[in-house]
Amino acid sequence: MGITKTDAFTSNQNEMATLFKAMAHPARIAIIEFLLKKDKCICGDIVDELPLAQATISQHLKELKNANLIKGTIEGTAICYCLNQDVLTELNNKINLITNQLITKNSSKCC
Amino acid sequence: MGITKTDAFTSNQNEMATLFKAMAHPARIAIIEFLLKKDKCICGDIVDELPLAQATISQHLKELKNANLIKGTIEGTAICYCLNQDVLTELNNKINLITNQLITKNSSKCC
DNA sequence: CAAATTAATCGTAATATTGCAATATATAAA
DNA sequence: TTTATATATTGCAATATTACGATTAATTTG
Repeated sequence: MGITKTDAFTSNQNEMATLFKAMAHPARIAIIEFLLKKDKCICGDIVDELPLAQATISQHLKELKNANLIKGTIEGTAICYCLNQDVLTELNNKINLITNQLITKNSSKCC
Repeated sequence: MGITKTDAFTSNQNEMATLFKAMAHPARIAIIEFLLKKDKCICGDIVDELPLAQATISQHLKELKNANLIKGTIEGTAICYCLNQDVLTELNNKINLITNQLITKNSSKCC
């Protein structure tokens, strides 16, 4: 096998998993943090910043873009990347939901 | 190749990636949501709840446990699982940090 | 147009993940 | 002690991910 049984789960569960997967690599966290710091987004700069080959960075950017966590617009020869605030906020809300529920029903510590 | 260059990144980046990876599967999201709902944690019930084989569920539980997202205590023949509030809260805080920063410097929408 | 710049894509190797049947382990009940 | 119950582990096949060199594509500059 080796293929996730997507049909077996709700679309919300699949969406969350997709977002988490997109962020499940230190390089992609580093890219997100870099975009957060620079907020105006340059692309080749990421290659200078991280010790990974250009092809590898490009691949990571593609995954972040597929998950809609970043946006990219052509700007001459370069491509300007930046964070997608909406999707990041949405993910944040989803996690808040879980954590808040947990804290609310704090009582039940079985372990 | 095929191996993540962990050394190249900060421990915070690696920790975040590890937590995200643990949550990067719909079955594991479903397990977390189930534990949230039932709050007292039964293990075989997850096997009844999800359309996955017992071995597969066990593997997913192992990954969640490795990431410290859940705790398990032996209770007779069964093992009682529950969410680890501390680690989930920590993850939540980390995401809040990113989102808050983004919202604060809202000005810079390059795309 | 030719050369330079920037980023994406292709091909490939190494490794990781997903899922399950079968088996092993550990405890409880008869 | 045997049997039942509950979970973990092993082994395996299918697929996905990570990383990079080489190449391609697109745009800008000379």
